[in-house]
Amino acid sequence: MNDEWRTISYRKAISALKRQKKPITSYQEAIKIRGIGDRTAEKIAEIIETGNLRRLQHFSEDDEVIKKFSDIWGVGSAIAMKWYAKGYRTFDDIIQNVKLTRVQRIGLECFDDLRERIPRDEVTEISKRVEEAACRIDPKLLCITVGSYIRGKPTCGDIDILITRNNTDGKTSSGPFLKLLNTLREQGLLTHDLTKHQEENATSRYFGICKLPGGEKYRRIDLFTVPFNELGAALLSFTGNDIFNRSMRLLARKKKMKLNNHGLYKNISRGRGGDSLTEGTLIAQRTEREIFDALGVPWR
DNA sequence: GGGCTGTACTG
DNA sequence: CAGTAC
DNA sequence: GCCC
DNA sequence: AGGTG
DNA sequence: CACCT
Repeated sequence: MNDEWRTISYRKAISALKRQKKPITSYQEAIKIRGIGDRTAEKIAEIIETGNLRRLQHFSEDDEVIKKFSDIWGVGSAIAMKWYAKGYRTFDDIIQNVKLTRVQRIGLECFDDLRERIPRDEVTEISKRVEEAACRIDPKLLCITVGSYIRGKPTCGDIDILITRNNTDGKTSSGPFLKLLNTLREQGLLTHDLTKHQEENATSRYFGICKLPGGEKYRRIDLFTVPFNELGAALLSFTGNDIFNRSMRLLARKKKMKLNNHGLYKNISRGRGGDSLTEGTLIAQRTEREIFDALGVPWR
């Protein structure tokens, strides 16, 4: 089933609903909202009037199985459906019959913990530990916890920490980055690596799992090292949420520009598939404000 | 009808 | 490359 | 799915 | 991963 | 094996 875009559309609708200040009480109110069309407004109306949605009753256990499989980190829709097609229905079936990848084994091992959201205070605590370790390696390292945390959410799905360093003295954060990871591993804060840090080619993004000493749950953590000049673009990108990012990037695209986590580029020409044919010219990356201005978007 | 963000990592 | 994830 |  | 030389 | 997709 090719429900990819429908899924994205629903997520957009949910996001739009959450942004509403007042509860929606009718079809008419719902359909006025950008991102909610006739089909979704009808479903909203049914929920308002009857308290539930009949179509949900038709959800089969098959759908539940596929959904649960794809909740494993490292398992997406393609693999979930493949497993289902082979007749597997439970985690036990999977463990018995499938040769799991390294990250899938970890995802399964930590499955229950990773489904839980993280209380804001715990994100603060974990961030503090990362920051202290970073500071001991190089006092000029700057750590910023981004993602839903920086958006002020009371709970977070994971912990995203951006690491940079004022490079006016010629040094960046990419060297200390690997050292930081090792320190955090030695401390026992980082418990599992989801990205494999191949010795030589240092990557700029680390995905892993951590646990506070004496903590109860495994938590997903992402660390990024970012060139100081790109900080604005990185903040914009890693602060999200994803729907906001997509709208900004789409706006850039309409203006023959391109926005990514490194910066904003102009004079982009694109092919049929939407892929850039031109490198374009970098016009903003250092601050978020710069990028908003260059895009013609009012700052906050 | 046809598009719908852009990038990095894994195997 | 397809798949996954951010 | 929604929107142009 | 699978395919190539 | 290194390299491509």
